[in-house]
Amino acid sequence: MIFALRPSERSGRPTLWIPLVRRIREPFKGLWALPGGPLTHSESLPDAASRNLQETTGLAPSYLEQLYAFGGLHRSPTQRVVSIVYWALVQPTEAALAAESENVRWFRADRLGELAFDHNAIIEYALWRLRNKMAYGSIAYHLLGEYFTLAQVREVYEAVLDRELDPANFRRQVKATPEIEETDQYLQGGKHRPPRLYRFTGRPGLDPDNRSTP
Amino acid sequence: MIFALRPSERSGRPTLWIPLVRRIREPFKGLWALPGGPLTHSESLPDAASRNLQETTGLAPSYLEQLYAFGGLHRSPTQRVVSIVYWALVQPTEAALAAESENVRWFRADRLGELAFDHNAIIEYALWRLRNKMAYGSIAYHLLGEYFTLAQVREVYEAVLDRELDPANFRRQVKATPEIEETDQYLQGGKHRPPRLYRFTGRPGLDPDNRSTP
DNA sequence: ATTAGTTATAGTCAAAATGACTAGAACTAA
DNA sequence: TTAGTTCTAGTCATTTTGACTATAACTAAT
Repeated sequence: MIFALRPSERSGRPTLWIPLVRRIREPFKGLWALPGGPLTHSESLPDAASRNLQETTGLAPSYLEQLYAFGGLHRSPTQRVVSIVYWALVQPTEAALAAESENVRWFRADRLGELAFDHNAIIEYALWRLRNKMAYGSIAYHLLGEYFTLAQVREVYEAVLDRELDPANFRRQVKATPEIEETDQYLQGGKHRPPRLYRFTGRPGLDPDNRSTP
Repeated sequence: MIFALRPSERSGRPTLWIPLVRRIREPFKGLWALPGGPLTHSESLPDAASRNLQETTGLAPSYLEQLYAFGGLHRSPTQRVVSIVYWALVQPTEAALAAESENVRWFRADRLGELAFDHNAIIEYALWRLRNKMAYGSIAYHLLGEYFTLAQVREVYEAVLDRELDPANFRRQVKATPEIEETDQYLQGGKHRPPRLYRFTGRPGLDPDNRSTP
């Protein structure tokens, strides 16, 4: 389950996109589905998630966290399947060079059709978690590059939370978080006053996962 | 992973307790461990968690939520094990009639020795999640019975967060949450002014799990 | 060169939430 | 009757939040 920012087709503003893969076998042959694959005996859960992500889409996550273990009895019509789902955020530079093909394509997170298995529900839950985490923790920065303007951060929040935020108040809040560091660089090339660039100095999170894999 | 409130041995105030089972085989024979067991083909994840809980301790959870899937390579010295851990809250009435025995015993959550496998780390994470959930959501009530006083709620918070809270301010906050309903009953039998009884009217949570199992 | 247009940024002010505290109400036990 | 205890309502200063105003700094058009 991968999230990335891409400019909207119409407005050009950043919106949330998700890469999906086409099912080439039954069940649900032809439908779009989340990328995934089996867990081997010699890899940890996050390693397996990263590997599957890499193999199917060529993407490398800047943030990876366990979402949930789905184990309902009828998730697949043919057999019992338990899926330990991870969700990842990737930076725009990464997302841009992701390999799209006949069977791998990006979709807007809010405009998905019917997917295979229970993947619609999984994505819904992942979106809920993403919004939740953004409201509290400092996670939005993993969707951006190393340097960013405060307006870009605000656009991320606006895209994910789907509502407009007051620029002045938002900037006040972000500047109050200690993990945001002011640089002395400015983003040039706009059609107006150049905004200052900032960077994020915090570390990902407090998952049990996020301890070095020995 | 089960949490329940029991009166502290010394102060008599409610504290967090956890039931553990003794390992009767290798590996870690003789050490205490979290209750658990295999997942069968015909039960969902929460059903399996409930069943294992019932079989090992005789407890029925008033709240059950998925904690995390642990899948490190070296969790067990003998084989690769992936554990999808659930955590439960049980009410004091339930907890009182739990079957203690030679191989099942309650421990204070903050005074555990060395446990089998990675169970110390799992419990640490569960405690972190419990504290987190309590700070935001309305979960403390599942550790109490149907009727409770505001002082009892405060004691739960104090036990879990491990710090004292101002009674007056705490009461103001709790009374502001819409899920708390005032009854016209009072708790009699204390040595002082009898406190009013309240009840919790909210529903558990927003887990993907918490949808009816068909 | 000047002006209009746009975004960046700082600051003000009222409303709401929080933390520390006071005081009376309502019971039990001596 | 009084002392001791907790319950409960309320005050007040501080902090946080939301709505808003105003100036700064740039580009593009005239």
